[in-house]
Amino acid sequence: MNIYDISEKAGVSIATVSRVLNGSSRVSPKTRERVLAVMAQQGYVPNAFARGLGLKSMKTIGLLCPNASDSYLAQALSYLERAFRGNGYDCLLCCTGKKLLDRTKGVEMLLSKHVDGIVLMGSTFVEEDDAGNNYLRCAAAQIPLVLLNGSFAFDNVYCVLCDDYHATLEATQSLLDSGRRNILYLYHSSNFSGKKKLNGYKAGLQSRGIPVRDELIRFYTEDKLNVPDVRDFILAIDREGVAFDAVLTSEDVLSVGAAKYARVANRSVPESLSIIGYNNSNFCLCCEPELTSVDNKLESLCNQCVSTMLNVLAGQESPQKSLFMGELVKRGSTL
Amino acid sequence: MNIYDISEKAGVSIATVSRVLNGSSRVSPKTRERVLAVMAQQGYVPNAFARGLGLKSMKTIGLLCPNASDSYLAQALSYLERAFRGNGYDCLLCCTGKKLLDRTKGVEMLLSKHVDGIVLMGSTFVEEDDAGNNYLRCAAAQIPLVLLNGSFAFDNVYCVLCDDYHATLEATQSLLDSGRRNILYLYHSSNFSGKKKLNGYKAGLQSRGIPVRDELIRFYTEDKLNVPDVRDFILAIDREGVAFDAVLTSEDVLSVGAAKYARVANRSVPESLSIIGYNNSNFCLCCEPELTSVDNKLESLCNQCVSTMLNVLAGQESPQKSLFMGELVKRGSTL
DNA sequence: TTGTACGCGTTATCAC
DNA sequence: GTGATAACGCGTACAA
Repeated sequence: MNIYDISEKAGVSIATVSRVLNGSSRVSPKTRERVLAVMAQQGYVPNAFARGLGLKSMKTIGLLCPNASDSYLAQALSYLERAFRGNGYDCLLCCTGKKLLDRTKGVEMLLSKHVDGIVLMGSTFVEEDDAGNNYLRCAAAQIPLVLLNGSFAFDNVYCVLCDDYHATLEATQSLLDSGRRNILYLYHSSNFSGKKKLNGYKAGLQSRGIPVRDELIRFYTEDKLNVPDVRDFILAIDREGVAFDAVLTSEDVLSVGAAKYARVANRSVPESLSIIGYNNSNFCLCCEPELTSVDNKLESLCNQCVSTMLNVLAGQESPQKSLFMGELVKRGSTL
Repeated sequence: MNIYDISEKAGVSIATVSRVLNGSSRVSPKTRERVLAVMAQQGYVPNAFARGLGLKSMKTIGLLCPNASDSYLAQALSYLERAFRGNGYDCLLCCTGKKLLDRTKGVEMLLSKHVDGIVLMGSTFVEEDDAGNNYLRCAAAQIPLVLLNGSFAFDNVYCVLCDDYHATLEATQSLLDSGRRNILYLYHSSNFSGKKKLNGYKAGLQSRGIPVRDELIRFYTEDKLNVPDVRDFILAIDREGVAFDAVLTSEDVLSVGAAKYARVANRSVPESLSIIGYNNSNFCLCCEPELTSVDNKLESLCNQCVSTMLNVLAGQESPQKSLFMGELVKRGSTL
């Protein structure tokens, strides 16, 4: 069933069928109805490839994701896909891991499939060494890029992010104001977002006149986040003789590890140890007591990504940068 | 840059360029080299739409998923995407929720985009009322379908699943053999997989001569799995006066809720209450003690889905049904 | 071994 | 309003 068959059965030319199909131009109601009837009867569906060939678009968005099994990114994936689908776009998923070469290949693949735009999920996509970001510039020369939780100033690149700096700053202040003095800061990645959070922690301390101490800032190096390993990691810090009365982390799973540490070390939460996580994920509710965490408004971020992308594709001006505020959700793991 | 430009610059016809591109036919080494050089120099990438139009394929697989933010499905998504990409296929993601109408629309969308095949993730896609499965039969008439954790006997439909029945049966026996007598069975969905598990539970009891008691079989009706709500749900059962010394669940998150219940009800795990979950997910490691759970071999299942699909697309015979064995992973929540 | 010409199914641009 | 017809870029019989 192609457009010729329909045109023949309806006794019109393919041009008319095409017009009916695309709603637009002036077609007489009678003709339109006749054509629609034939299409319905024959169960006609226009060929997406041919359409793509002519329009240079198949209404598809590329979703570049370091790891779809990460609970935070999976949630983002879900929000993005739903919003795009609701606006007539389908999503081509491309999980690349974190290596630059793989990310570059992923982008090339999406470009070769002529997606209309790409959403890059997470702050891992922007390299510290700016020469490594040429793959982004190349891509942006062809189609719009939207970065979720990433920052990269370039034409045709749009950034949507949460103010991790202030969110972490406030979380730190909240701990200090509840009487804590030795806040262990645990983080897992030193990308753009990771740096913002770390700086927020430091600024929070300084805002209350508390000195920043390197031995309280710890980088969890393992690539995979595993709760028991995190627990042991913190236990080791404890055994070094480093004293801390609070743990602030860049990610909820790290905080779950902290909660496990507390149990093993026989420290009560929050009396002897306060814990604050980041992302406000399901994991917060699994702990006893439940974890205080920073909600970084993922759903709003994702919706903004989608509307920004749609705007750009529609040729309208859009903000190069959209910044949301995080919010500290207090639960049982803090005083 | 299209094939004509390349052919002109290389001083050959487009047919020759096409041959070089597709590796196949006999082209003289000299010509091949010349063409390749021009292509490399011009950074030529063949147009995927035009290619799709001719080949009736863009090497794309549709992934139909009720919910990408579910940790189990997110993990599956990750495995599937990786394996397909490794074999030259990209994945079009379509999250549909659980409603039949939306699932049907999702399948239609994927068909309209001419994906080469569809993987249906989870057992929600097969309707109890068989008339509701016509959308599957229609789809299978066009392209191969692979069901992950689902069962549906039809031509061009392939099923890959874990033997949930036996896994649950063994989990039940394991609880009984450790001295438990009153096993609360908690489940969340009554689809194909859900029924198999429930039957496994019943068979496990019967195999040890223990009567099946309806008051110990509870369906958690809330659509969203929320740990505190599950905790309260179990607490309510307790307060009804129903006594149980073990909880077996169809899903880890339900077991996390059980662990929370135990804490609130002041019951020690595993001394006073044994808990076994299902899926062996990250959530098991978040609890204290860690949860015993059934590993249903998700990675193997996903790899089998992919290889089955690739086989079918290559025109080779493939098993209509691939069955894997689950495995009970014992941790601190059982004796 | 290489080249010509047509088909793939649409959309868009003209004429009428 | 409607109908021819030219792109769109590639694959592939068929011819040379």
